[in-house]
Amino acid sequence: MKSRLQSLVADALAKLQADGVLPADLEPRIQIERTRDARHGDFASNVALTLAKPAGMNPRGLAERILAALPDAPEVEKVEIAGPGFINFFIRDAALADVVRHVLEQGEAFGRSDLGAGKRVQVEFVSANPTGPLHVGHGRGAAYGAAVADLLDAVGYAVHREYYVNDAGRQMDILAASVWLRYLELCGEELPFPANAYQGDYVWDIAAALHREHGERFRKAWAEVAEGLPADAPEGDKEQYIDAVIDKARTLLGADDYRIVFDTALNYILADIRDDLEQFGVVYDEWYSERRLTENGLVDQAIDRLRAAGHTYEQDGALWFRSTDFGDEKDRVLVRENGQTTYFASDIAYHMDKLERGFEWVIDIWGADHHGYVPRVKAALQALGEDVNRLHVLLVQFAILYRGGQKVQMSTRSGEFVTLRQLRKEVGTDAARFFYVMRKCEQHLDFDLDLAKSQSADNPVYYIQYAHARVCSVFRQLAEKGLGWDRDTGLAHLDRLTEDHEQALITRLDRYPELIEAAATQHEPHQLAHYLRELANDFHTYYNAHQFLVDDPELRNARLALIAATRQVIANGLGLLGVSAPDKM
RNA sequence: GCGCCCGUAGCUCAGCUGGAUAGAGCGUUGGCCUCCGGAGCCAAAGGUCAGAGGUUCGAAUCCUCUCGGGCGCGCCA
Repeated sequence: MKSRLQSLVADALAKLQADGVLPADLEPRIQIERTRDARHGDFASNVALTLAKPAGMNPRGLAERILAALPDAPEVEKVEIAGPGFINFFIRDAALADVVRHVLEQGEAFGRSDLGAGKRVQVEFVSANPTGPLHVGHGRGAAYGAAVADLLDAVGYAVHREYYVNDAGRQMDILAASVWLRYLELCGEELPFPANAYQGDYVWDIAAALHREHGERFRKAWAEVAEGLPADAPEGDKEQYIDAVIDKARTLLGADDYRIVFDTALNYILADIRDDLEQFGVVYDEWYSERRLTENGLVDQAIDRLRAAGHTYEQDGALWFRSTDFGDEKDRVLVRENGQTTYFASDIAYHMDKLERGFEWVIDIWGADHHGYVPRVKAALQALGEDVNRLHVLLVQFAILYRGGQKVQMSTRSGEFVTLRQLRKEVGTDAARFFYVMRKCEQHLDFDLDLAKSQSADNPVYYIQYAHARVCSVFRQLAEKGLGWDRDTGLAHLDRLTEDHEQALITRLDRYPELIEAAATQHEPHQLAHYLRELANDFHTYYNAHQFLVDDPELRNARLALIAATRQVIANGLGLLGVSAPDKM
């Protein structure tokens, strides 16, 4: 309806241009908005206000000329000029009610569009280091990323969901060393567990798996391992200590056996993460390995390209990228003094590869604590001659959990953090998925665990799901009365839906496609979450005000068509957020 | 110190990218089934849109400054 009105106004403006009322070179942007107040009609346009100046006319006068030039349209009941020069459109009820037919005909496809025209878009999200289970902080990135990806998919983009696996680097070595030491303990060695090693119980689990599969193959006497190690914290430096332990593991085990320990840990945790996310309704098209990036030579290639373009220099034995030339606040190291490439170098190579894989654009979803990282990545891409505007970085702020009105403390150090798995178990996937996307991503999220668990109207998830279940219940009731729903009769008499509550619900349904488009292109799933609450509210209000199962078959079937359409839209919307739409609760 | 994000009702947040009288939920107060699920509905009270300037027909929204809160500023990943 919106685009229909847009073209009507465009016709009118073209006519005025032809008549010389408006300058011919004007290219107006026609805004049609939904009105907030029913007295202003259904839609309003401010073109007369925005064009008044270039046209050299007063806004109301111009509005009258536009009105006169407006072509006739059957769905428009009347058009009015109001206030300073708004043009208000009143749409015929019957024309609005047509949305019910569209919803029922299109079913699950209602709200989907081909706006994206099949353009390829990549969404990379979560990408947590595989050094332990996902925690609740990752959960928000997972829920948000999945919703953004699903929304883009819904409006016609070919979405590629990707998880970047940091399977190289020091943190992974620390994990491998942690697992190996726990394994030695299982073999019967007594040893002090390093302060900087991973303390979580899952490390024991991996060590046990290693022991089951390989027996005592990797066992070394602790005395042998401990020989020549520096002091651990608190007397010594815990970083130096853990690095020394890693070196010991490498030399004592040899490269091949060390790799087995390392890969056992990596694969165990990756499998856990993958399973966790799948149960959270989040699935990926690709798990992209950082190690593979290095092995394929892409990191060296990226560095070479930067060097060849003259954007690097050597200092203090390291190779630096002059990122300050591209707006970064300081230059960054690519190759360390010890010859190892930095994480940043991998990331440049990764992003270069992303862009060169031919995506129309690439979306990174990062925790807000990484925001300082954005300028340097963009600097590198710019230096490589890539189009930086194809990279969109969305920063997700922290989620803070509350239980009983108190902040839930989390400390990764002790291994006593709240995992995503624990959260799912406590509040359920539906509530977790919904709560995570209720706020826009740059807003801090207060996650109220008690509220998420409560089965009451306070809880928006239940409120929305209840509306869906209630419609189902009405249809069950209908069957119990020995009646059926005659859809065609209903659709033929949509003009019987004249109550205010019905018109409100119809208008809400009509908004859904625009809303999906906005939520998708602006990467704001919270818009959908809010919409669904409002839709459920419209339905519950209608339910309380009117009886659906009335004697008059025309009215009854029309009302059933309306609530069936409502049920469909709720199901479609919840589906995009990864929330189920139950028939009963 | 520099950079990014945030500041709207007692609390948690929307506000359709500059539009008409700033809206929801919770909480508070008062109401509503002889009826399709009361896991629901209706009503009332509640505002210096952090503050000050500016841009214009028009600002919660855009620009500048100030104040308050969060996060980040490694040859870690």
